[in-house]
Parts: sequence; C-alpha cells; structure tokens
Amino acid sequence: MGRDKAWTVEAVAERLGVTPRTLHYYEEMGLIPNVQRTPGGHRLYDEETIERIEHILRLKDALGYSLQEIRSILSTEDQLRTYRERIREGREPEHNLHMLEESVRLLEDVLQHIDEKMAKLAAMREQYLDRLARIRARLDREALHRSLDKPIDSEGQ
Amino acid sequence: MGRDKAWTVEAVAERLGVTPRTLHYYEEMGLIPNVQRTPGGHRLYDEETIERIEHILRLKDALGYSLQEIRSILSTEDQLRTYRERIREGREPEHNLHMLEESVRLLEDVLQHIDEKMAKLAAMREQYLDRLARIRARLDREALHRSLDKPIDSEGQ
DNA sequence: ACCCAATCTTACGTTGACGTGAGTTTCAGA
DNA sequence: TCTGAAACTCACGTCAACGTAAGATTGGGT
Repeated sequence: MGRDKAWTVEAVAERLGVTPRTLHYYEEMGLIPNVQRTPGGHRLYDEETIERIEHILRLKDALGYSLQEIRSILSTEDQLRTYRERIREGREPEHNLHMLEESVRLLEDVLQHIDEKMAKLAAMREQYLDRLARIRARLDREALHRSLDKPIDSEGQ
Repeated sequence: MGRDKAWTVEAVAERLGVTPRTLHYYEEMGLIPNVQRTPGGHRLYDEETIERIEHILRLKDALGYSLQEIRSILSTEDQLRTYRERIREGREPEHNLHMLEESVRLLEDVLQHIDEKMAKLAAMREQYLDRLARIRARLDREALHRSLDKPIDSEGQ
C-alpha cells in the first residue's frame, strides 16, 4: 500500500497555511478522525488525511461553511464511502437507498450553494471590472495632462 | 432630488435578511455613515444607503471579508467618489494621481480575490458534480434491482 | 547518552459579529 | 389625545474559531 509519507503537524500546517492549533482543533471537533500517531503520541498525517483537510479548508474559505456544517457534510460523504466498501466486500448494507437519497440531497444542496456563490461573484466581478476600467481611463487622462503641463521628465529617480 | 422613499430599520432588515441590530452595528463600525434621522431620532434609510448595505453584505457573504476590510474598501471607494465630485465642481484636488493609483491597486486586489474564489468554486463544482453523477448512477441500479426483486408496485401511497 | 527543539495535553484568553434584555422615547393610527 | 407597537441607547452576554501560556514528554541529530 505504497506512498505513506508521514508529515508532522508543523509541516502540514505550513503546507496548508494554517497553525498546528487549527489542526488540533479540527481533530477535536471530529473533522479528521483516525489521525495516526507515533508510539510516543505525536501526530502523523498521511497524504489522504491532508487532502481531507484541504477539502475542509475549501469548504470553509471558499464556501463559508461553519465547522459544524462541514462535519455534517463530511460525515455523509464518509457514510457513502463506507457504503461503497461494504458493496465491494459483497456485504449487503441496509438502508442503502435511503442513504443514497440523502447523499444526493446533500450534494445538491452544496452544489446549489456553489452556484449561488459563483453567480454573486460573477456579478461583483463585472461591477469591479467596470469601475477599474473607468479609473484606468481617468488615470490615462491624468497622465496626459501632466505630460502636457510639465517638461518632459522621463526616468526621474 | 426625486426618489427619496424612506425605509425604517425593520423594513430594511427584513428586505435584506438581517436584523436591526446588524444595521446598527454596521453603522457603529463606520460602514454606513450619514444615515438620515427623523426629528425624534429614528433612522431612515434611502435607496442609495440600502444599496451600500447590500454591497457590504455581498463583500461579507460572497467574498468573506471582515467588516474591517470592508470598511477600508468602502472608504477608498468613497474617496474616489469625493474626488469625482470635486472634479465636476471644477475644483482641483491634490494628490489625485496617488489616490487614483491606490484605488486601482485596491480594486485589483478585490478582483484577484474574486478570481481566486471563483477558481476554487469552479474546481469544487466539478468535483461535486462528478460525485453526484456517480451516486445517481448507483441509485438507478438500486431502483432497477428493486423493480426486479419485488412485485410491481406503481403508485404506492 | 544527551540535548534541545518539536509535540503533547490542559485550560484559560481573545476577537469578531452580532444577540439580548432593560428602560426610555417616538410614531402612526383610531 | 391617547395608546400600543416600534425604535432608541447603553451595556452586558454569547458563540465559533482559534490564540496562547504552562508544564510534561518525545524524537532526531551529534
């Protein structure tokens, strides 16, 4: 089972642009279960766990979800993964239909959330692009004035 | 000067989906200056102010800016507006070039922020669309199984 | 074997963005 | 004019998401 490079808290924290405390806190909140440990108790993060944390940070920063909401989203996704594995093992899970439907509902909610946010952002983008264009035009006029009013002054230290 | 329909706090709050306290707080933080008042001291919001508040809410909810950051963004935009008015009055503002450049920088920062966020959202959208498609496929297979295993049961109450 | 930097747990502190009374004053309609 | 609903101003409370300090333990290089 190959690529099990282990990362320390500080390494992961620096890589993801957060502090160790944040990683501890997420674990404490139940967002990242089953973090590996050294015999002495130091945390070790594998690539899969780091990707999970990156997912958490995207849900938080880009979508603005609270950690509680993220936990519920992740737990549903975890349930789904568990379900997949049970299927692969040939076991017959109960309540699979219900669970699948719930997953669909959750994913649709998240997608709608994403779409709404993208729409808002697109509108704001247009608005700000417009403003920027106007100011740039004015800046050009300003520069023109100066070049006419004052003597030529290229490369003034 | 035309359309000066005045709104009360509760009306504005309900329209924007916030509480009166939030509007008070934004004013207290210096995000919405010059709110009109009745002789008795009750606040009156005109259309322009409401649009400003909507702008604030977009910057907060869609872009995730803190109120401090929003204040600095708005103050720069206000400066720009003041500058425009001074130009129209024929007065000659000082430091206009510097101010325009600063405005450009700020707007570029916001735009970059928007673009980064949209990129993240687009990536997440793809990812979630993919997952949703997979689950829907599995749901279809489940439904098929059931329709084969069990007797026909159309329109079960 | 040693040492010091990194990590651990525990627990209280902080900050932003409001929530929530309390007591008073204002407004709009009958 | 009168009255109840709505608004006002303090001012303290709350909650999420970490920050931070303390004291003990661990791990990797010389």
